[in-house]
Amino acid sequence: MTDKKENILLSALQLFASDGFNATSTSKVAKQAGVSEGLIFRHFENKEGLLKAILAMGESKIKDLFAEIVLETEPKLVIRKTISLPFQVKEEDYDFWRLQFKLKWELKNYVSQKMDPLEMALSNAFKKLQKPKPELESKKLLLLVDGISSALLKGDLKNKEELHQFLLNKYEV
Amino acid sequence: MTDKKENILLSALQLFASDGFNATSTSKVAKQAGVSEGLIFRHFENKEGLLKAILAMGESKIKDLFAEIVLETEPKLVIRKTISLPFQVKEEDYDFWRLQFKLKWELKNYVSQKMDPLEMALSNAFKKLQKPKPELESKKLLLLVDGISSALLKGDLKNKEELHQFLLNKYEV
Amino acid sequence: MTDKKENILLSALQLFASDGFNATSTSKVAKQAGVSEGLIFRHFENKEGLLKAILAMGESKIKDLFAEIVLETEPKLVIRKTISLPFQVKEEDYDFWRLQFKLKWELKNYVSQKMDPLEMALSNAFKKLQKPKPELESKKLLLLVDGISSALLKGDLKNKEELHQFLLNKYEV
Amino acid sequence: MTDKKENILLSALQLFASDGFNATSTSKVAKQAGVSEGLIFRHFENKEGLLKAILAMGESKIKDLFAEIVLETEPKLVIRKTISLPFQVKEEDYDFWRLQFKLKWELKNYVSQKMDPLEMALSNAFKKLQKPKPELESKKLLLLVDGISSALLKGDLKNKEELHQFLLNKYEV
DNA sequence: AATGAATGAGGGTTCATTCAT
DNA sequence: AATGAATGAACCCTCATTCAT
Repeated sequence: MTDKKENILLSALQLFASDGFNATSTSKVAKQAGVSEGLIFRHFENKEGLLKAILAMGESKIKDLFAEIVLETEPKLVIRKTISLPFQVKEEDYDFWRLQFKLKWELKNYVSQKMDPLEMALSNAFKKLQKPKPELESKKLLLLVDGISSALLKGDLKNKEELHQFLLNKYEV
Repeated sequence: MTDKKENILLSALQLFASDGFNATSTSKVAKQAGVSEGLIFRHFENKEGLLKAILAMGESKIKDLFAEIVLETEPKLVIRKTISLPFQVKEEDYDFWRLQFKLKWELKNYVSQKMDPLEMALSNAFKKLQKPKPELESKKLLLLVDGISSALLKGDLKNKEELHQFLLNKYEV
Repeated sequence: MTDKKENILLSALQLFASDGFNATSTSKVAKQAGVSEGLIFRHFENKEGLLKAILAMGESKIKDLFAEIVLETEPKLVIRKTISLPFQVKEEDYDFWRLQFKLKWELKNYVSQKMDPLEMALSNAFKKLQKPKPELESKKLLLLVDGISSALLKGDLKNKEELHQFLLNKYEV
Repeated sequence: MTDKKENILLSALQLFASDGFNATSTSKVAKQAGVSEGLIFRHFENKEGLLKAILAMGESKIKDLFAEIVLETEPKLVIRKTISLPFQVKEEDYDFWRLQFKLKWELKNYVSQKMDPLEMALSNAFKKLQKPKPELESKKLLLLVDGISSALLKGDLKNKEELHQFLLNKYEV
């Protein structure tokens, strides 16, 4: 991958994440990447191709993150890791995650089944811990984590760490 | 308010809610409303004015909904009503709420402090019920409700009613 | 003539004179006149009709001014009055005259033969005073007067009165 | 400079000069230049940028013309050259000059101090020739030249050459 | 691999004008 | 006489994309 191609990807990620996919023009991306507009199309065919490339770039990041949880056998740890998920996102990864959440609202046909394995793992963990209605318990936690992530990425969440501890205590994990 | 003006408002609400504000052209709105494009600008000055008119239209809806909770004195009822919030949204109001959530991600400077009074009321309720850390408890519930609302509006939530009951039981309200 | 009709005429005169005919929209005129846009068309049929009405309104002003010179028999007085022409325009008439000059540049088919009788009168005056080439002398003076008028109306002319006296002396009138 | 870019400039000059800046649409310019409308904006950013490019193109023309006079040391020649100024404009430059004069009336904030050095040079020349009130004499000549130029560019001036000679004789230059 | 010129479709907005009331 | 709703064409400008070099 050439330098210029990477520049395009990084600039696009940042702009898509902050302004949204539709509101970001290819010319803006080219300008910020210090590259001719045509080059974007040579490398990625079209604007959507650029988006897909960005998402693909992060796929592994997501997979690693989820694998870490799904492959965990100790049920308490599964829950603890799920809760900690949004609180451990690194600053440098914010753009990527903000883009993910933005896209869920922006693109009509953006369906994400990425969470499914996580839901099953969680469900299983709650079952092992003898919790009644483990599926609903799992669903509930994931919805909470989603709410937290959203707030975090939008910058709406103060006293982040306090909340993190509070939740770990609540779930006794 | 003339018929055509109302047509514009309704069409715009629907399109903004389904495609997003930026991705919806005024010409699309006009076409769906069966109206000349210019009329939009006669009535609402510009595209943003149209958006504001839509939001204003729903302001009262939001206020009523929140007042119902904030003015409640029985703490258990405060919590119960908060939980029930997303589950009671009527089908016909989905567009409006989907738009609200979309805008939080789409518009850079869309800040909503509408939830603040709700957070205080909830916090108070938990305090009255002797819950430790009532502020965090309140925050947590609101984040969960936000996660639920998002999923609901995006059509990602099956077994809606089951979850509703589960939560009411959990919180013993 | 109703008040509203007159309001339209005066507002249009002012706006056409300051911004130009093309750059002044009928909506701007209506707004400044405190009148509905439709009324303009009821009274003047179309935008050009409005312009013509304004010009007609001033026709008499022009005729009076020129008659004063053309009917003068004393040659020296003819010249003196011609020279004084631009210097005697009243502040309140500036808009009207500015409009006249603007239109000469703005409208393709604005031909004004209004000056012809003046040119003949001047020519005659110079002839009576035994000036060689009275037609050219007349032409020259009119071109000078035109240059002065332009500068005056554009606000480009300082020491107006000094120049006025200087010219009267020059021509010994 | 590509052919198309030059086409745009030339077409715009011609249209602006004949119809005025406001009355000339970018689509008209594009059509006449045989070019897509978007190209105008790629090359000149916006309509005003196009105008500025045209004016810049002629700046040197103006500077050369004025330098020729201002740098002249022989007073009689300064006057002669000033008088000849409008009479020597080449047919091919008419559009450019017509545009200059049009803009003085069309644009609100078009201030031109280009004439200032010329006024000083002329003033000096008249002083050297012992004329009384050289500043006013200079002012007068420039106003006359302006009147002549206007008439010439509007096509209002017959017997051009006769007038030219007449003036040179008058001023004995 | 990379540029920059070029395009056609569509963006939001303003315009002069019409018409029912 | 007067309004205000309504329109269709045109406005300037931006967009994603193509192509010769």
